[in-house]
Amino acid sequence: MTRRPSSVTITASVTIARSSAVHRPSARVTTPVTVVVDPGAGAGGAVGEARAVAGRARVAAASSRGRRTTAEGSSSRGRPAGEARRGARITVIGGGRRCSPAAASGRDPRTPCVLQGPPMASEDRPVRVRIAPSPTGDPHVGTAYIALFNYAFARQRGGKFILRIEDTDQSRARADSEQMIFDALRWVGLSWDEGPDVGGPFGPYRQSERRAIYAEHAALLVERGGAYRCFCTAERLGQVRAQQQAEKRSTLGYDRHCRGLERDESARRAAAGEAHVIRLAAPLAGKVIVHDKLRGEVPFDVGQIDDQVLMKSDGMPTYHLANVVDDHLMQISHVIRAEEWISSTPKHVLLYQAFGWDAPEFIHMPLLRSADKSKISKRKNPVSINFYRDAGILPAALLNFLALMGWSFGGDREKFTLAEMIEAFAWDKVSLGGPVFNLDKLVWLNEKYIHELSHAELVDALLGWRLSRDHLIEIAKLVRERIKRLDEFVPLTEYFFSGDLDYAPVIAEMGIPEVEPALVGRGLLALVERLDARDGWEAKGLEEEARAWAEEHQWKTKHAFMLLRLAVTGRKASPPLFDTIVVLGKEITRRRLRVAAEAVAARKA
RNA sequence: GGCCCCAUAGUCUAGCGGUCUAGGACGUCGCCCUCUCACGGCGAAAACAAGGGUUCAAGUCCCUUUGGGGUCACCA
Repeated sequence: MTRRPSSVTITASVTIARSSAVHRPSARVTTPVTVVVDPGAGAGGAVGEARAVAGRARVAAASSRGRRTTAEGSSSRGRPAGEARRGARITVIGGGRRCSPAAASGRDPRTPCVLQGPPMASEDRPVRVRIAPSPTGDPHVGTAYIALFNYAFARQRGGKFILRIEDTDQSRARADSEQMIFDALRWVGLSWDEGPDVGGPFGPYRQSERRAIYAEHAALLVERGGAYRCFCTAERLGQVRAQQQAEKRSTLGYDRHCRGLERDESARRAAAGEAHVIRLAAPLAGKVIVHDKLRGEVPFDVGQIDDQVLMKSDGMPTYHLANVVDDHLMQISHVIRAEEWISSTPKHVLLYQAFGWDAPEFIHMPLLRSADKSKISKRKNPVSINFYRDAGILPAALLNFLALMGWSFGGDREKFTLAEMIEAFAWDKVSLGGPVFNLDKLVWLNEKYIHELSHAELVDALLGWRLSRDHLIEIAKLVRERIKRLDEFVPLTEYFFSGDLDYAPVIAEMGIPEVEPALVGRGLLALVERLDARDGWEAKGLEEEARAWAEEHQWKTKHAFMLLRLAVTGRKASPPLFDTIVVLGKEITRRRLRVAAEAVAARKA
């Protein structure tokens, strides 16, 4: 055997551990590191030992800016992952020079540079987190899901949980949505310390009420060269995009046509009232490193980032600007949001850079999925919190179930309270695979919760649900003329209290004469879409919608409405259809329509 | 398609190099309990995507491939 040298010096490309990544500190950045090893204590061959040391040296390299690192050779097992978790940080990325904000914001666009990832929120910084739902429809389970993790984290750390309404899209805003979001969140048991309805020191908490703030910040950016006015029309943008697609360009996006405009000219045109947007002047070359607490350093090539619109021509900010400005002004310490945001995070990092602000820590939770693994959507799954409420799910069970999506309590514990979750909460127990929202398991959990209720509590739960006095009165209005004795009430109104209906007894009659069942099924789905697009839920409007729908399909209302009646009540006779639908509520109705559509489509022609 | 993320049973997950002949749960199936149905109890089938490395040792680390997902708007 060859005599071992007294020491071995290897120079290797050592990959720097992603700083403070909770998961897999895998290689992202390669930096030459020289490791000097004393093989004295090593059990294996010197080279092998040196490699092991090099592995351990990753962390050291990360924390020492890639300078020469000496590591003691020893046979103890290095755990870079654990060490990385404990806070090794990257301060220099790769070999590029650091960017000045000016360079980053485009004054010096030709010089390649590497942007530093956002600094980590320091451990002792007060925790302030937020959820920022957009009031564009029904309260979404995804909102509750993300809210839960924000809430649990905030509570554990004694921090604040903030609710902010992101209503900058005037075209999609829905009048009743905001209140429904409040109600739904409170229903599951999450409450906020600051928000539009409770106030707070950093208000207003509705973005539509903060327009002046965004305008001011956008102007500041334009002044500094970090953003510019764009006068391109929608048509031109469309053409550019079409051409890029025709050319099969790998990177799509705005062609920066207006970026070269002279400042004076730009200002003059704006002053003259010409419609324009304000765009981010993204650096033209280099990398942006996003630091994600769960994933570590996520690199993005700046070439992939286009000059994102910051201010729309209607004077409203886009999400990107509003979210960065608000998070900074509201002193948000951790941005906990869904994974779908990860690819726009580099833009946000660029914005923080351009403003000269420290970025919060980013934590992207995995996306809730439908059974086919795609992002959960109302076409494939009930996504409204109201659905689960109306379907008889207890709020505690829903919350517990949501906690199971991507997080594990520890041990084999699956059933736990919010308080217990807060106590046990830790980011390293989050798993990154996208969890499928599985109704079966939710129902099983719900069963557990119901069985724990006392008899009196069960009754209270029922009375607070569809057996409430108010709801019964609504039903009484519909059936009083239709019963002769009290004992007829329950059998006659059973479908007001049921979940999914059994269509087997009536399936033969669920159809439209001379129309393929598959087409009828599709028609039912089309009605769901129409109903979704509506604002209110009152009989007159519903009837109008249904009539328009029947006409569109060229179905006689007689047939179309019987189809609906069967779908919604499972019966051929019911109180007036649209009044019934109103009382049934949107969630039960749309679910039944969907289930019926499936049943019908599966029917033999 | 470019970029990014992810990868243990049908599903949710445990697993942080040796304790894994891979643990728990939902669902499925069987048995028991039982006047029925449920609950409950017991049991069974069912997974480390593939291929290369690294290592004495890999589900666990690295790479590639494959697969899945997200994103590429004057939507959030």
